[in-house]
Amino acid sequence: MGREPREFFQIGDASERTGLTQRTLRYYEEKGLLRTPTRMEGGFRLYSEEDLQRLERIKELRELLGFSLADIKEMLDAEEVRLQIKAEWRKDADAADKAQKLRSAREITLQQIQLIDHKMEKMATMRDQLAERIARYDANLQQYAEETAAEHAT
Amino acid sequence: MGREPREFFQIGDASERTGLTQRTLRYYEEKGLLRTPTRMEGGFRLYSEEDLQRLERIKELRELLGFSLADIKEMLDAEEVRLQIKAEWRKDADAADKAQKLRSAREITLQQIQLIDHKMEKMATMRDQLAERIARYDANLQQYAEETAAEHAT
DNA sequence: GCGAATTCTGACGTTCGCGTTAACGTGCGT
DNA sequence: ACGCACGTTAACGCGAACGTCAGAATTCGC
Repeated sequence: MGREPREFFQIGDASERTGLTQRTLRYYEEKGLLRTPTRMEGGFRLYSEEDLQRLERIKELRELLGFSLADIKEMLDAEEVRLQIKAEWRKDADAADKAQKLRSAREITLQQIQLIDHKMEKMATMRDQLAERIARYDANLQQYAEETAAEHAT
Repeated sequence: MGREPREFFQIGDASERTGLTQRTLRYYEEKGLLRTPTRMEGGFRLYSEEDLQRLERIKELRELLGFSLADIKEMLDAEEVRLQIKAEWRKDADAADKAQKLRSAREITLQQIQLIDHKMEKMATMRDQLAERIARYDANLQQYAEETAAEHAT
């Protein structure tokens, strides 16, 4: 058998790996951002690699892009659709229904892309403005330097 | 005299123009994000065009980039330094002090740029992932379409 | 100069995203 | 079988960023 890196992580390990607190992990679960992880007999949560990846994803969406947990949930749910359908690709029948779900998931994803594009545009112009500002700072500092040098020269 | 578009806006107008609520305007003022606007005799706030622009700026920094008001205040203050120094460029003396302020403002601005760059990178990779996902949705939908067509053909 | 519309200042309420504490149950090495 | 680290739920707390009255003052149109 291949040495699988490790299949289960208790909440402590999961917390350490993701940089999220245990409270946060439980909170995300409570909010439906994570499927309830499998538990061991006594009720201890066991996180899979997938769970950790999902958590990383959530973390980026929040910390980097500033989405609300509600937004993120919607996004992840849209994503879920694809996986679900993939899983039961062959066993189910109602193709029209699945196609409909797919279309709505696609729609949500598209909106996300557009939102990101919009943000990136704004960020780019803002970045330019900041760069200009730096240039002006430098010009001013340069002046100061010259003046100081002149004083020294007298 | 040139017809100046209009010099004063009461809080209602300002609110409408910026899309921020009156409460929010007062709150931002309270938090030091806006200099206290000039008031009319009775105490009614009068916002200038500049104020509105500043508000737009704040709005973007918050809604689009997800900065906290505290962060934004720091940024705007750094910006203020430049204007202040520009204003009293000739009348003051302590050049070393001004240069120091300039350097720190420059530093803050640089950090902002780096932060934006970092965010943009992440956003770009995320965007790519989403685009891939769209492609997969389309592929699946295509399959459905073909299957449906096949059924019709039978 | 009067009434309606607008604004003012508190002050308390709310939602989000967790932090923190309490009291109690589990897993595991020895 | 015991101790101890680790985990569990439940509940309250908290700072940020406003929302939402209440009650009084101000401005404006007519």
